[in-house]
This record gives sequence, C-alpha cells and structure tokens, in this order.
Amino acid sequence: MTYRIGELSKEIGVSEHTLRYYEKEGLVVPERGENNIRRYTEHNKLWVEFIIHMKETGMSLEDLKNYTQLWESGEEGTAEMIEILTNHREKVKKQLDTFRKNLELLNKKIDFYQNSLKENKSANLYKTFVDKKKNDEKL
Amino acid sequence: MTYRIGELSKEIGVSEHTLRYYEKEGLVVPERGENNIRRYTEHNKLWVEFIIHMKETGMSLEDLKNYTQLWESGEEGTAEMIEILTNHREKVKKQLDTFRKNLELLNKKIDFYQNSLKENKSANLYKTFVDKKKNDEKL
DNA sequence: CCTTGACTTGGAGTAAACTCTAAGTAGTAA
DNA sequence: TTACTACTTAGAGTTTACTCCAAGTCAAGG
Repeated sequence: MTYRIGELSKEIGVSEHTLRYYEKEGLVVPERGENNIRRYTEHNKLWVEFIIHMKETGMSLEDLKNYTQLWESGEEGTAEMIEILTNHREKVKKQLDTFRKNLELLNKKIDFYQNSLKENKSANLYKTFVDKKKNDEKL
Repeated sequence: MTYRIGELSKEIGVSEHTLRYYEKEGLVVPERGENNIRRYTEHNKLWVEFIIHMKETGMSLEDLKNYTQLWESGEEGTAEMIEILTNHREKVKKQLDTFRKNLELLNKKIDFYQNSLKENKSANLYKTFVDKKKNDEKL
C-alpha cells in the first residue's frame, strides 16, 4: 500500500511543502507512479517519522541527510551511523538535563510571582517596582 | 560594579554582536557611561542569563521581548507574566517527555546497529541490505 | 606621536528550515 | 462539459536569530 503526498501529509502531520522539500534534500525520495505522482511506501512513511523524531530533539537536516545516505549505502555505513546516533544521544542527554533545570527555574519564578500577586491582593500593599526587582533577581 | 560589553560577553559566553542585537530588540538595554560606552549592571547580567535559560528551552525572542516589557511595566504586568511563564512551563514539560521518548528510541537504534555489526564480524555473515531494512523498520 | 585595541553606529549578509507562488496537467463527480 | 481537487515544477520569499562589515571615535602604552 502506498500513499500520495496529500495522504501522507495528513497521516503524519507534515505539510506537502515540507515533504517535497525533504525529497529535494534527498531525505525521503518516493517512487513515482502513473502521471509522475509520488508514491510513498510504508518504509518512506517510517523514515519520515524517524526524521521527525530526530528533529524533535534538535538533529539538523544536514546530519539527517548524512545519516540517510549512510543507511542507503548498506553495510559499510553502519559504523558511521552508530557514531552519528551516539553523538546525538549525548546531546539529547545534555538537553534533558538543561530542560530539567529550567523547569525548576520556571517553577520558582511562577511561585514567586503568584505569591507577589496574592500578597498584594490580601494585604493591599503596594509592592514597589524596586522590591519586585530585588526579589526577582534572587531566582 | 558594571561591565563593558566585552567583559560581559566573556563572562556569560554571549557574543558582543548578540548583546547589541538584544539591545536593539529591547531585551537588555544597558545604561551608557563616558563616551557613550555601554555599562551593563548586575541586573542586566542576570537578565541576559535569564534570557539564555529561557531560550535553551525554546522560548522565542518575541515572547522574551514581551515578557521584558511586562516586567518593566511594574505591577500591572504580573498576571500576564505568569501566563507567559506557565504557558512556557507546559511546553517545557511536553518537550521533556518528547526528549525522554526519543532517548529511548536512540538507545534502541544504537543497540540494534551495534548488534548487527557484532553479528557480522563474529559469524562473518553478510547481512543484506533488505534484512537490515526490515529490522530497522521495527524500531 | 603612533599604534593597538576596545568601543561606537547603521545597515547588510547569512543559515536553516521551511513556505509559498505561478503556471500548468490530470482524473473524477455532477 | 464543466467544475473541482490533487497533483506537478522551478524558483522566489519568509522567519528567526544572529553575524558581520565599514567607517569612525577614543584612551592607554611604548
């Protein structure tokens, strides 16, 4: 079973424009059927999905282009594929850490501002700009 | 104590170009001293660092510009600041999830290819392109 | 005095990843 | 038949976030 560009686009939530762009870049090149119409196979679909997952964690299309070529080369590219993947894994691990830390920071900031709102309402105090500034900087 | 642009740049690892760009965008506007030279205060420094942290988790400069303006408005902007922060927190949580999932995927892929390399070496088998394709698609 | 180095400006240029346009063809539904 | 929709192409345009350039000012060290 194959997909037309419009079908695949809807199935996976990637615009037709983008799919054509990926084809131009050599990332996912579907076969062509009658009337020169693109026919995406199940494998093509899985490959696009893989690309999306890698992009979600910040892999560049450049790297993905590279990786795709290695994949297409068969056995010989395997070692280099592993290298790309492990390099990326390290990047993902670091980013996970960054995200965790920044989630903490966000929690603190949000707490701080929610409290400063509450205090202002209940005590009807005017919390000056300067105070706010000072407290905010501690976060 | 204040910093010149070059000093701040070195301290926080952001290029002078970028600092000037942030100023142009109204994100961090330092005072000027003698000879019209930028003087970044401790607060300016903290603000740039905050910007960097938010950018690390994908907040756009547009949102940060907005946020900065609200901060400068004093009390009145607080509710909207909280909104920006909580919206972003949700995004960060989702991204954390995405990253975790994709780390799992990477682990599987790497395992798969490392095993296929090992098998080929020890058994001296030719693992065909087609086989590889099939197994890879399962991931 | 001269060079070096840090600073200033406005504005142009760049990279990545789309995103869209124009002009056209081909198949289907009423 | 006519309208509608999906598809085709090459190539231009857009967005974000820088990044750099040219031309100039200014203070300190040798």
